[in-house]
Amino acid sequence: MIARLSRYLRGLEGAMADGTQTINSKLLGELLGISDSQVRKDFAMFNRLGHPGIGYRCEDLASVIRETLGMNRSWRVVMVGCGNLGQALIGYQGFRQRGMKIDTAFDQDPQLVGKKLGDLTIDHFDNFAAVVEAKGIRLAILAVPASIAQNTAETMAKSGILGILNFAPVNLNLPSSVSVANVDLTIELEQLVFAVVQNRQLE
Amino acid sequence: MIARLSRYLRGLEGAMADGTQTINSKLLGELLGISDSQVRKDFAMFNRLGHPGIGYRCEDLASVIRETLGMNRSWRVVMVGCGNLGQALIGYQGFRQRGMKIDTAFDQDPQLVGKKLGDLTIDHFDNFAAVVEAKGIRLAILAVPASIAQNTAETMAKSGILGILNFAPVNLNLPSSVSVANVDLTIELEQLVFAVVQNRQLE
DNA sequence: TGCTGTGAAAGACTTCACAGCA
DNA sequence: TGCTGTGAAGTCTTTCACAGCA
Repeated sequence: MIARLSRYLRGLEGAMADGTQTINSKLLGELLGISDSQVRKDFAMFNRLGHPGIGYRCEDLASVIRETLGMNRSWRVVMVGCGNLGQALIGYQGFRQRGMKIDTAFDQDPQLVGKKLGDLTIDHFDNFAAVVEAKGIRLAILAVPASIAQNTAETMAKSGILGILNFAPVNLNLPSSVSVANVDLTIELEQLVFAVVQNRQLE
Repeated sequence: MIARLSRYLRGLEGAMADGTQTINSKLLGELLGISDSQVRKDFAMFNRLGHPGIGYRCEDLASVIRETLGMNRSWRVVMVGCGNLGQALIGYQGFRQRGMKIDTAFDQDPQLVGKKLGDLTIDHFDNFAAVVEAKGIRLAILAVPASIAQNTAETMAKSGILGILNFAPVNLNLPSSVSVANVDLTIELEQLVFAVVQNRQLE
């Protein structure tokens, strides 16, 4: 359900960019491909935000969703692992646009340490604890090989990281004080293959 | 539910690499952080694959999961959009390891067309239909800016693409014959922020 | 004995349908 | 009239608990 909040926000921002000031549950539902009653049920948590006969004021709705998600402030993030994927994510504009600033990047490969990526210079992972603690950073993106992901994540957790966006295809085992969100690209592709195969069998 | 099948496969492959030959529902559940009864219910679709008192033969289980997902053959994929993210995905080893070969890459930016990325050379998107139809390719990864994603996807659908792994932060509207799997990195990060904020409030 | 497979119970999520406000 | 907010119904998912096979 919380997963949809982000999507509403994305839809809303699109509509607002086109000059929309007010939106109703039917429209917003169509934007995300879900039912209007679902939208209204979701927004029941924001008590009585909607206006009968009119809908929701986009500004108000966006603002209350941002607050719920914790996105009403900007978050600094560190990148751990600067291979192919890590470097691309550092360059990815989407994060910056949503108030997520990649503050520092780490790797343990001496070949990479010192390399400049935009306005960032890759630091050695040995300095991780010191830097993260000094800066009070709570979020990290983990893009290291699967084989070292668990170990790396444990070190990160010990340095005060509270949230890890994990791109390594392993299930991280960490204290419950650390939240993990997994992005496994091969899983997504497999889901897609399954959907395609199913879809064709209907023909 | 199908989403878990990929994860079982990942867990199984890990266990098999360590020499495990047989596994039970409890162990497999722990590997993915779910209950044993959930595992058994999921595997009910493979009628009577398990051996009471013993568990499941890893080889058999992996093989039947692969077949269900449609991963018992290799799939060729094309990349559309070779910016930062697209280039990183082309270099990403994970796809190749799971039988997904990126066959061709397209972009419409003349600056990028002709550029070599590993053993691939970026082709102009104008050639998309011709190449894809000639090769009979069914899967594509879409990593173009949000503003042109819908249009690009429509062109792709017309050329016979049946599955799109979409990295653009928009909800694609396509004929039901085309399956779409969305990966929105900013949504994942927002979910993570929400989880972190919640988690801290419990303290 | 140690496990699977599975009905039945519980729980979570979604849709329906409509009273009521602007 | 055109919309929201929300109980009630319906559906889909997960867990429980245990019979039965190796």
